[in-house]
Amino acid sequence: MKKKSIKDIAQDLGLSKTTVSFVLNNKGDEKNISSKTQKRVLDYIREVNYQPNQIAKSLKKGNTNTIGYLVPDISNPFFAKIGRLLEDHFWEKGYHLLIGSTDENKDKEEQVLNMFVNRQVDALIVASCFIQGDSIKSLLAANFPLVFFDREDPDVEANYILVENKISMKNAVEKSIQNGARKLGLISLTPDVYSLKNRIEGYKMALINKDIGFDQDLIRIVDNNDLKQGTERELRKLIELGVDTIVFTNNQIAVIAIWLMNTFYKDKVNSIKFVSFDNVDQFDYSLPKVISVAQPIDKIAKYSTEIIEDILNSKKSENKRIELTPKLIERK
Amino acid sequence: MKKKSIKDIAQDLGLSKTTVSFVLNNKGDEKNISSKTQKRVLDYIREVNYQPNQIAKSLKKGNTNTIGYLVPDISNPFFAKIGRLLEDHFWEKGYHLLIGSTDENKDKEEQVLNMFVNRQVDALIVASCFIQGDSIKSLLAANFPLVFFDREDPDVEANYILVENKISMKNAVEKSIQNGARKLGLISLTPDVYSLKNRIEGYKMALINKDIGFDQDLIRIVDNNDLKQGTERELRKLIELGVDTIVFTNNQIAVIAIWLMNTFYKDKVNSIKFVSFDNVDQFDYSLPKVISVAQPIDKIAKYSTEIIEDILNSKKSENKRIELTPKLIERK
DNA sequence: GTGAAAGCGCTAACAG
DNA sequence: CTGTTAGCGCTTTCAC
Repeated sequence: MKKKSIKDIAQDLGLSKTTVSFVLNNKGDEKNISSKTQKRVLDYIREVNYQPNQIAKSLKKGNTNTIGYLVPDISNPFFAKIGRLLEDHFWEKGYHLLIGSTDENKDKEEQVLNMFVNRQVDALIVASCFIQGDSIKSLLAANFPLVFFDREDPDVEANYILVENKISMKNAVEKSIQNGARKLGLISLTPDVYSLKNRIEGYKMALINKDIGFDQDLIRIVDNNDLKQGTERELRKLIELGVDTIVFTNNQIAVIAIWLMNTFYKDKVNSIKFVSFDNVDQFDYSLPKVISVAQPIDKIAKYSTEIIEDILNSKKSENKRIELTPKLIERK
Repeated sequence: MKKKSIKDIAQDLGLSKTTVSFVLNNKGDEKNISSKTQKRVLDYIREVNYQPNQIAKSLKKGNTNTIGYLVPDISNPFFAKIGRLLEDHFWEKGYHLLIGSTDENKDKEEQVLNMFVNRQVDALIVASCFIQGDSIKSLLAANFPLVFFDREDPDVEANYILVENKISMKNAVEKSIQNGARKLGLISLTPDVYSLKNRIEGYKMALINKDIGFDQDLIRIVDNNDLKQGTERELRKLIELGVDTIVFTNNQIAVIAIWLMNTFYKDKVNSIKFVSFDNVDQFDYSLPKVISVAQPIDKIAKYSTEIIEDILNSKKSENKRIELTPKLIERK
């Protein structure tokens, strides 16, 4: 049994496509379709299990009820959880999520964005590695519904959902100093994103503030394409240099480092402390102990949804920049 | 500057839509379009940054290059990681992932499936909670490209990517008995899915096999809607009953239990051992020690992709049932 | 109350 | 070598 279209329904029932379409879109009353006809249509579509072709509808109406969700890696718990919350929020409103991971690769990001545009997504929620990219520029120029989160480029006017990177990192590091830290190293992904830059700034501020002073040699950078080995190398380096605390600018590296510590430096898991931006469940019961900065995932999702919906509903579009306060989590 | 369509391009260049379309689809040579014309078109589309409307194309061609990925929860690392691998595999082939989470809810599952069908996805990859559902039945009846993973219903003929649930659980439990376990409890989600049933079977088999015998009272079930509290309650119960080992049928509950142990039963994290189906990174360095059954995530993704591609390319469709062998991971 | 017809942007058979 | 045209399934204006 082939799939029925509106045309088929109309023919089978001896009606016109128009009438059927009106009924299907709950415009029966408004258009004065007799309730008898309406019932006939409704009963029939149930009987044959009619499924409207969303593609045709999209082509006609010019919207797809689809939101593109662009992130470095959908399997990173931070992005996965936000994705799930977005999915839930948008589900209510009839929007669905198309996903794309970029691995922080600018070319891939361009391609994914193009793909989203070609597919006529209605809006984009983006943790971009390259906000200055061509695609993004033209989207912004065209006033396309778009919100960035987790990443910022101060040179680019847009909607941003961010957290207070600098101050929270500063607080976290100061807390660890209060707890006794004296020689603090840092490991970060290449900070070509402002969030990471600011987190590193926060670390420096804390050290200066607490009269420890920072040593450029204790700031170690790991390349994105070399995560595992890079982290291993830099971790070893810091341990050799005799740090008592290691600060991480995001969960990814911290998680790898915890694994490394438990695998290769078992003797040091109690003497070395960690500080990490982002929070993951396992910090609660793993060693080394970690002071973490938990981003308010639910709020990030909530505000993203709200901004997008506002734009979609009313076309108003002064850009918003929302900066959320993360939660400092200390573990005994 | 409004978005250009093929029609605009054709007009601007004084050509017909056909010619432009042919060039755009690399059929220029095949259709004997002069290389001069081809170059004109190519140059022009670059200049105006033409983006083809994928929706229109989809409507015409009847395929959307979209794959629906239906899982209980996209933020569960198991499903997130597989999702990421699928995304990568399909990216190469020009397919993209539309996601839907069901929370193991039958109604939600039906709705998501309908959504996927309305949107004309070309294929589905599904970890379903209810393979006997109406939507799935009619998809299967219509020979829709579809592969199930992680879940099975032996009464339903279809493509399945599974793992050896029973035997691997048996092996894992026997291993823990070899290591000294004598009183083993089990906590599971409601086993209305065959995989879970089989995992529980494997647990029973091991106990019988090793002359321990199983006690129905040590098998505790947690409802999906009550994960946290349910797990807490059942964990407490088992501890009261004096088990030395707790077996979990999936990662979700095991992860919660690890957290609970470290929070409320710190004194017991060394005396009690865990066995868990699924593997997550944190098992490597958390207490209690866990013997885990690691599903071959990469193979699950690979075979899913292959089956789908085979169907999409050649329309052949004898159903496949692939049963993969998980890896037993023991931790000292 | 209901229907005819145009058109969303694209493809592809067919015509020249 | 290039253009005309029909049509994918749907919405919606206008007409009866």
